[in-house]
Amino acid sequence: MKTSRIILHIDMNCFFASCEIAENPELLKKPVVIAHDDPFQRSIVLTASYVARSYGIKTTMQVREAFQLCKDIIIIEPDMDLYVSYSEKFYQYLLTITKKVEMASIDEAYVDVSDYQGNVVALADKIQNDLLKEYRLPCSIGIAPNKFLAKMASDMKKPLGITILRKRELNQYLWPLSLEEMHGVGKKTAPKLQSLGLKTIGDLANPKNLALMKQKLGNIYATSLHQRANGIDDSEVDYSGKVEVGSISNSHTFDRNIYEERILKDTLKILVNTVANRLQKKNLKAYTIGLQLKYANFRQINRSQSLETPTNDESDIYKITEAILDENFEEGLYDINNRRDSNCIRLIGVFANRIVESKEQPHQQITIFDNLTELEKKEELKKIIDGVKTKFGETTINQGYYEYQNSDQKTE
DNA sequence: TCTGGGGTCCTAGGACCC
DNA sequence: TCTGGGGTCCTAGGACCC
Repeated sequence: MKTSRIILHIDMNCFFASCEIAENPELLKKPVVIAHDDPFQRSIVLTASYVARSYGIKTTMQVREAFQLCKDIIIIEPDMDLYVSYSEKFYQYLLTITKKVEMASIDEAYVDVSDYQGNVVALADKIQNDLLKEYRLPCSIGIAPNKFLAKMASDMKKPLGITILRKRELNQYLWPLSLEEMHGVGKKTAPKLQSLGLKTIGDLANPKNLALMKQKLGNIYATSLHQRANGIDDSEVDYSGKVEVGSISNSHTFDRNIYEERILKDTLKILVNTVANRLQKKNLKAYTIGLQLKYANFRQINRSQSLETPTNDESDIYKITEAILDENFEEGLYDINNRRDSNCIRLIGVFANRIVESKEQPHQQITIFDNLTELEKKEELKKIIDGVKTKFGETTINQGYYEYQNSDQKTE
């Protein structure tokens, strides 16, 4: 016996920008862009406010490009602590409505209101108004019989929309949409499906296409897309409240490609410091520690090591990741005439996987360095790349760099 | 216009064991 | 002597999401 459910998906509109505007209401009418400050202009738009969007500015667009669309944009450095605190307020508010709340990410939640006695649309309206009045946070809400449809519905009207998606209306509202708009179809899968002549979500729902889809995507993935396109999704709203962390990582993309080992190691120390900090603060330890490298040619590798006993110790993590770096990077192996250098590093990252709660009581950890705040971390990273003495080492930039840069420019 | 940072989940292959 | 097959752990990588 299956009773039908009613699920809300609540999606904060341009959340990072909305938090900044909530803190600073005079930004309301201004084109706000959240992005990292980066003198070499590799940075991209993380979130744009609706005013900024009216100029055509979009998430993942380069900041440089955003400037061309609107020279008055206000760039704000992301403040994750602030966004986490607003996310927590959002969650606490929803708990006053019902306990059946699942935070799906920092800025979206699923709420199971199947048991609600009353008008669900009026409830959604109240939630939307309360969040706007109490916290100045705009949101869009989707109402549907399952999580997938609720998610698709909340996407249909932004900002401040409330959309009901009923199963019998799929042909009208869901199926005409381009398959690229389907949650779960990304920029790799979309072209594959299109190469089969499929264009819309309706095409994915059509049983005639399922065999083809299976050939292209594999049985499991194809079936799940087909089912959801038909409005079938039995996954439950997980309101256990457990936030089990699976992994913690920290990475840095350099503002130029790096072939100097010293710079890589100094940066590595800062990243390790951050990861160890985050683990210790949450009283967690990891069984797997790894290093991520992205070379100048965009080849990416992840190498990791599993431990018999989990750790959150800074010097342990450094030793492991340093060894991996040594195996996968050799200083001096760069070709001055080749921009697509396979031994120049664009990004370096540290990750901790298979995380468990630490059995020990939190205590003062022995750290190689003092724990850095986010701001200090940024400053240290800047110094490293500038070849200035830092807490983490003394970086020297040798002549080769300038030769490399010069040849770099000539290639264009 | 050369493409961030933090996550999740899934898969495939090799090692190892029985 | 001519070599099966299942289960599980580990590692690496791909795809997706916000």
